[in-house]
Amino acid sequence: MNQFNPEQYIPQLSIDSVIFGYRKKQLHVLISKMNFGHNIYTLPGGFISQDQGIDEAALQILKERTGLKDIFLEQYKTFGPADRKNNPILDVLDQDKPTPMPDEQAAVEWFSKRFISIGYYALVDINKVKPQKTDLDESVDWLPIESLPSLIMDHNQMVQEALETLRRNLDEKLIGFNLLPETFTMRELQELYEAVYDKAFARNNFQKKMLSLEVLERLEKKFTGAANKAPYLYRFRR
Amino acid sequence: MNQFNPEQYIPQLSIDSVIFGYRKKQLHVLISKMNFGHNIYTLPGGFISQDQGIDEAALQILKERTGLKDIFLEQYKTFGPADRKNNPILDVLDQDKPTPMPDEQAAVEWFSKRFISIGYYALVDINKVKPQKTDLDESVDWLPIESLPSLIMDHNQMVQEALETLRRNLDEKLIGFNLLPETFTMRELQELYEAVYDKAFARNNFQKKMLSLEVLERLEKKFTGAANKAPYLYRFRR
DNA sequence: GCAAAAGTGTTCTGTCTACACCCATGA
DNA sequence: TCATGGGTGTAGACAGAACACTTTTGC
Repeated sequence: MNQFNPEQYIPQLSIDSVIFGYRKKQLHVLISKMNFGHNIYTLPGGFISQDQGIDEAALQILKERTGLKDIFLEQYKTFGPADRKNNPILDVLDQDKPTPMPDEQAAVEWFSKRFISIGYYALVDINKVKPQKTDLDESVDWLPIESLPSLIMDHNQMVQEALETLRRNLDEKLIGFNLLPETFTMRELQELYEAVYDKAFARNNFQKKMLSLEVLERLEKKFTGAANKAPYLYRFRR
Repeated sequence: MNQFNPEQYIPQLSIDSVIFGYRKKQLHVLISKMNFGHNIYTLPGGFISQDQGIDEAALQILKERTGLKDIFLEQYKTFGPADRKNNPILDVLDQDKPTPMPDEQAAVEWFSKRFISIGYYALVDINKVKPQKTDLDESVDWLPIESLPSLIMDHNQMVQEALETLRRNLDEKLIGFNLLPETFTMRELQELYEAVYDKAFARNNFQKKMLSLEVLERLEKKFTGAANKAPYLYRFRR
């Protein structure tokens, strides 16, 4: 990891990403537990190199934690109240215990400032992601959005607003497919929609609506071994 | 104006506002011509005090230029490609001519950095605004959005994306009334919509749709002196 | 009375919803 | 043959578009 200084990174500005995955009929969010021996949970985030565009920086942060390169990623809002500070991290740095920071003095100076954060959200196929740690992470895990722990600063609010943005855009921009594997059944697609909107849809009408969009390609049937009609598999038509 | 330094303001971060007004059936945008003797046009912008939230800072910038306090103001996107620099301003500063900058050296250092800008857009009743200059403005004027000059950096693109956001939100959030005076006729409201979307609407259907929203209060008739039926005046029901 | 603009009503159409029915599958 | 879940059809409700008609105003 590079040093925290204004030659390397833009000061007082960070990027935090709400990375959505979908598993077991539940939306999940990738959460980092920080490597400080205290229960500090944060969104995957990072800083912006002086020679990087913000989209580029967000993409790099994502790649560091997920290993993925081609993913849906979109800026949704910038957060910057006057008192937005990293107090929990500062508290830890103040305690003179060893931390994973290479230059403690520079780190204290860096994190003692008030920060503005550009919020991004990403949609990934959870099966393709092996969460990867950086130097500052104790662990990085998928947690169900319904039962997130208390996150640092305003990160819980950032998740909430990212979810609202996702709901607004899921239909409009047909981005839901980014959360599913390559092929899926109509039921799986519907369950994803129900997880995002947290409400049920009528099965027959949902099917009609999805098919009328003409973005799905119907593949062969999927024989599950269950005692019922085998559903078709579908693929998103690029 | 305060000095340009990181104690006072957050470095490398600015706010630029697309302030929409409506006049003569055309959308207008408030544009500043900078006080440098060169034709440098910009959006009204400014920096973020260390002790100000970003919404607060945007509101203050708006108040400086328009004199208004209670206005519709919303963040819409943050712009930050790697090469986003204030080259035209730097060129002027390089020429050793007198400029309105209090501390030329500090200004050069400040503006030579790459900047990230948080974009806000605002809707105001154009009749209530007396555009006000700051130290750096030669003039501040309402220009029709259809015929803007070439603006500094990516400000033309910022206007375009603000307009797209306005179009998405005009109906959804019923914010159009912020562009009109207290009372207005149905025709005036329709002409506003037509200016924003740059397309015509059917008169009768438009009326029905607006009335069905149940946000308009019908007042007395407005006798214009013209040889036709007098239209009703309406007011937005808060 | 006439032209111009405002206000309202009617029909048609496409979309969304609710209900109903049939089909394939494995036990 | 039966239960289970998948796929499709149809009728009613509703909103938007297109067309037509009436009313008000000043000349």
